[in-house]
Amino acid sequence: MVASTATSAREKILSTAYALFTQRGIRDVGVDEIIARAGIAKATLYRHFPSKDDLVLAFLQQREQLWTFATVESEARRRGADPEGQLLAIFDVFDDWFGRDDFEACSFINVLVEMGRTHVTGRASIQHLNTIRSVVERMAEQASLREPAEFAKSWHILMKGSIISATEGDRQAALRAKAMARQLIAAHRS
Amino acid sequence: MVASTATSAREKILSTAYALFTQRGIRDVGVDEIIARAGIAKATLYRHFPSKDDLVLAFLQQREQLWTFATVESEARRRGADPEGQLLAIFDVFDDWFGRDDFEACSFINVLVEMGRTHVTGRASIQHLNTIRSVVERMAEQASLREPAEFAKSWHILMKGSIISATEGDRQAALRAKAMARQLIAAHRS
DNA sequence: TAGGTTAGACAGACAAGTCTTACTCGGCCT
DNA sequence: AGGCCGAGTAAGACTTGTCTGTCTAACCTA
Repeated sequence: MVASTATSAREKILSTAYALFTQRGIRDVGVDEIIARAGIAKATLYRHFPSKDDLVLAFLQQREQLWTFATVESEARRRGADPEGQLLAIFDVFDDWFGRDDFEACSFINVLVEMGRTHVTGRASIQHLNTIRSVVERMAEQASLREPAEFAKSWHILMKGSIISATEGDRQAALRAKAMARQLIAAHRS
Repeated sequence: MVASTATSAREKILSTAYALFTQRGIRDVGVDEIIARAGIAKATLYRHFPSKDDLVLAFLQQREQLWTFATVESEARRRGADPEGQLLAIFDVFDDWFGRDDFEACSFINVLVEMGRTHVTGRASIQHLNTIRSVVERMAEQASLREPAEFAKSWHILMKGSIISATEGDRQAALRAKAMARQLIAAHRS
């Protein structure tokens, strides 16, 4: 079947790019390495993704699905007993994540910093970071916190700051952020 | 005089590299662009800096002098009335900084993310970030706060998180971080 | 048969770093 | 005092390697 072959080629490319881009960034990974690892031809890659930028944009969307939604949000909601506990559980998820030896930091921050905020992929990264913030905002609403939008912006500062600290090597960054997060929740209770 | 000519050539290279690297990052700026803007010959650059990496390392040290020490620390100490006020004034300095239209974010974070934590320049960036943390730690000691080392690590999370938020476009990130910083100080008072 | 696929050559741009040639100029020697 | 030497410099060609993206030609397979 044509459709399934095409789909599986596209998925091979995307999953290979996902692994390489998350670990080593965008500029350090060339399309030649992607096609070699994916076992596909260069023409096939350029058939599915007209340019490397398009592949990066698809990668960022994949990252949003697998990381933002399927990992951070889902896991935090599962682990927390109540809405406030679900918010705090974000940093428990982070704590596990920071402890992994293949910890690769936040691809959205990475791409934003690497490509710049005016580049098409940098702008997309800002949108995906906004998605994370809006996930937090929704959880804050469910916890009946005051000013959920402002709360989410402050909360997001803790998330991003702890990720950078973890990249530097601070294995306890998530717990530190969680302690500050507790105070932030207290300050936003009705 | 030979020495002064050499010094001025080195300074021309470094100040040009400083302007370009802070604004556009490392990988996006080639040595050809640096020599063109500095008005010096390629051989002169490679006489003073054996490789581009060496130039980047010198740039990071320059950044530490001009930004970490001469801007953030000095300004915060000048603006704050007492040690606690000096700590909080860091975020006032950040607030001014985030408002500048040539805001270029933290070069140490940028280089760390761009080059990776195992690269020689990435490792140097981690050291320079540690310097910032130790500046905060010293100020926390002067403010007689409990556990100044732990305090500084948490404080640094707020600094780095607010910088990323400012990069995304949140102009009030510094004030948001300052509010959380106030709570952190309160939690660390004796 | 037609459309997707593979393998790989190729173009064009750009990177870091080396090297050659000519120039400038302070300090030293005769 | 005048001429020369050597170090630093300018300008830019050049090497080597990388990158993205295009293109050709043969090859499945529905």
